[in-house]
Amino acid sequence: MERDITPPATTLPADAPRMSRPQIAAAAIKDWVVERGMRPGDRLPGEAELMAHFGMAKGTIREALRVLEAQGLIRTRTGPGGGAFVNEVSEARARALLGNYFYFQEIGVGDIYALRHALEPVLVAQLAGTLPEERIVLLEEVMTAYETPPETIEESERQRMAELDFHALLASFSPNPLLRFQCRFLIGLLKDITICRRIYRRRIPGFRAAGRDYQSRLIQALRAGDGGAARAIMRAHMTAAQKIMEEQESVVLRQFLSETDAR
Amino acid sequence: MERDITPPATTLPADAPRMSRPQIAAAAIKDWVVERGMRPGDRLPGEAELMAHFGMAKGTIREALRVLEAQGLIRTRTGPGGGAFVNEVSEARARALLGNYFYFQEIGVGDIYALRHALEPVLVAQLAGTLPEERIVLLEEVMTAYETPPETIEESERQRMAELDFHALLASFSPNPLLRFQCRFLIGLLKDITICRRIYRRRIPGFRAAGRDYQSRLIQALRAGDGGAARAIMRAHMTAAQKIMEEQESVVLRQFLSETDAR
DNA sequence: AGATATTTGTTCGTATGTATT
DNA sequence: TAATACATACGAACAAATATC
Repeated sequence: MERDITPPATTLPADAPRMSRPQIAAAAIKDWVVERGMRPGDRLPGEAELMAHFGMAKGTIREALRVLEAQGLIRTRTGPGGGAFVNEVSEARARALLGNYFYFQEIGVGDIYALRHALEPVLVAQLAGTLPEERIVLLEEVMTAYETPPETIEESERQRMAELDFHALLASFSPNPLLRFQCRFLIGLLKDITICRRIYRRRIPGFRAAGRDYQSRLIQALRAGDGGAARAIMRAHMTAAQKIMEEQESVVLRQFLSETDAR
Repeated sequence: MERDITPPATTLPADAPRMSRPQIAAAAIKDWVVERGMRPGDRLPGEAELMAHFGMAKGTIREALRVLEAQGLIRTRTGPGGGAFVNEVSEARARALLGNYFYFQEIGVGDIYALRHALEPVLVAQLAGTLPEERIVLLEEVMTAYETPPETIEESERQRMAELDFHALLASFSPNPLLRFQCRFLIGLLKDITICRRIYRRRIPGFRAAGRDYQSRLIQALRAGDGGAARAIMRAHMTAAQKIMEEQESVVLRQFLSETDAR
């Protein structure tokens, strides 16, 4: 079967009215690779060949290769048999690249939870009854990280991170690459956002116990293959979590503002 | 208020065990920018200064700048007062970069619609009653593109693209950056995927009329501020569209396979 | 309009590092 | 160990773009 997606343009439409030579070279090399239907691991021509083929100097070609490398599309190795190789973009790199975009956007906790609330119930509904036992065991192992109440603030933060890991692991089991990536990206965002970090350091009575309770019931539903129940459990959990996070967001925000005002 | 998100790491964890000098420089420059809280439009030191600061040759520094440029984080201009400037990553670039990741994933029409089905009803529910009249008019203008039945296959394809534009425009009105981006990304994917292109060339009786009908009712609900109705309408439409697309996918796929078998 | 200064863009030649054989 | 093949890095020179006077 041929490729699913048409060559994703390196050349951005209105973004780049006049491209520099390295950009032209990067686009040309990319097209060249796509045309040939090259797959991850395949070797590109060496620098010398590329120089000859495109009529550009070494420096220009090297800059072009760096562009492709930054996008995660190739990797390079030195030495004999070395060179540039087609590379499958890793999930981690895709997350980092997309994170750069949202770095400049104003996103609140509510924005993230709006998507989690819409997506994660669908995720677990699809997953119910399809997970092999060893994967469910993996989930249960993550849960042991917050079996007992946290002693310190650091412990509390660690437990909250582990709770996010539970959801990330769950998402990684989805056969839908889009759903998988999107859920994991949102969770990654929660881990990175400073205001969430502050929230995770706060003590919220009953939160941990409630979290464990719903996760146990979720796993039970997943084992039983009851998609409807799994969806309902996740939906309820997301509603509750969203409410708490938004409350805490305003508390922390007020706290933060009064701190800075005092200064 | 300080930045929302912690410095997105250029340095990828396990991805890059030994970094090259340009990568080191790129990461250092990025950190330098983040530390200073520089905003889009701010100017970075010139190549000469960077060379001196990092003790690297011009070519190396330039490769580092290309890396940042490829990620959409800076843009450069020549001439006096020129140089590298912090750049807000554009939505188009973010879409292209993320598209590279999914280029290597096996995604089907069903995967995309699973997410659209989960997200777009939420989108319109949030939008209901908040859209100024001029934006609703914009939506209606897009709808004129498929007022009349298509005469040719090209016309049919154009109309289907316009119908996707309707949804993309709708999504662009969301105040939630994540929801906005995600919906628009999914729609962009539908436009790019070859199998969808094939489907869009096919004649599906009643599809256009049904689409227009639901869109009219949707706009009515949006004007009335009836979020529940808007959500229900969108949900029904997504269910129907998903069903049709998946049916057509299997038809087109069979067709394609028999064609290639014959060869 | 044109000259000039500033800054990035591109090239070439050479030397070094690194992994394979 | 040595030879080889490749990327990596440096430095100097020149070209092109663009703002300012």
